[in-house]
Amino acid sequence: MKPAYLAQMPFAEKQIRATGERLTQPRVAVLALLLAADHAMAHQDVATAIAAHQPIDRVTVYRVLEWLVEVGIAHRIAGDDRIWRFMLNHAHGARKGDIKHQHAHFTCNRCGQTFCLNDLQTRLDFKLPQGFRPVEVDLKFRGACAHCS
Amino acid sequence: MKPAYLAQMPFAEKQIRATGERLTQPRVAVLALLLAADHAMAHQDVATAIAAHQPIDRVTVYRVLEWLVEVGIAHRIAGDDRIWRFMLNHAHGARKGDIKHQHAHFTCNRCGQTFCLNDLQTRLDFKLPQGFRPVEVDLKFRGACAHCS
DNA sequence: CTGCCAGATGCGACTGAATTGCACCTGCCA
DNA sequence: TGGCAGGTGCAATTCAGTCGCATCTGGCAG
Repeated sequence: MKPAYLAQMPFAEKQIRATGERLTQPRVAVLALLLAADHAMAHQDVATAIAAHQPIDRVTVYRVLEWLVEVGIAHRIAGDDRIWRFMLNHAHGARKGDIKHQHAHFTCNRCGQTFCLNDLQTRLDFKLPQGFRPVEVDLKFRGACAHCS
Repeated sequence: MKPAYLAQMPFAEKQIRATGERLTQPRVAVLALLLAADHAMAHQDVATAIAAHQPIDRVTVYRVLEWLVEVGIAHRIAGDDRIWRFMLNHAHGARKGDIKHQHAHFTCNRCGQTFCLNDLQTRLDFKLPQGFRPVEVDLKFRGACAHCS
């Protein structure tokens, strides 16, 4: 059976070319995989999924993921299990250097998957103690996801 | 020079007795230290601070911290550096089994310390996608803290 | 089309937080 | 005060993530 992410390869290629950086096999594979995912993926998920189809080094996966974050294609999420998970940024969002950036994630206590809530309608009303100046806000929900509830 | 946390020992003892569990040296020391702290402490901060005054094993510190979380005295915060930090719960708050629990933390990008914003006046207005049922909400700010700004 | 080389990859060794197994010790109750 | 459940100390282990370095390659210059 062919992994679903292979279909995303052309799109991945295009997006990598758009950055003006080098187009390499590992980068295409990792990005294609993320494009096909509907939830955040840990480094190992990525490595395993790709390794099933083509040989790839653990360290390269780390570096590609880091690179994707650097060029603004993806972002990393700190999980409760102290593992980084990665997810693509939404098209509209989050250029590097944004003064105020807001994330919202949902981690399912049942299946353990983490989802990005990009289209979340949130209004935060908060008053921080004197002197605290926030630059970034993360909102994290835990509970039961749509598939598990 | 005497560490400031020693003054907290009697209070720590009292609080531990209140749990009905065993009163031991390591537990008193760790809890006293957290009582004296105004910010979240990593395992190593705790171990180092106590070791300066009395011998204590790293692993014991891990276990005591975990125990404090278990009995509801403290809670753990996942840092961006994949290190757990620990902080006492506020008196009013957060018994185990609460249906809805909300945390708010502030991590300073300059000094790296994490503070608990217990008295944060927040109003969250959010609409999650169909089927997502949150049980817990974490709010995490990054920026400059009161001491660094 | 070809050679070049900055930058990317692969591999092995390493780091450091956290966990586990096990022997020994100690609160605390009978 | 004796016993023992539960806590502590120590050594070894796990595992995500990082580093150094040799090799390879995408893509530009010539």
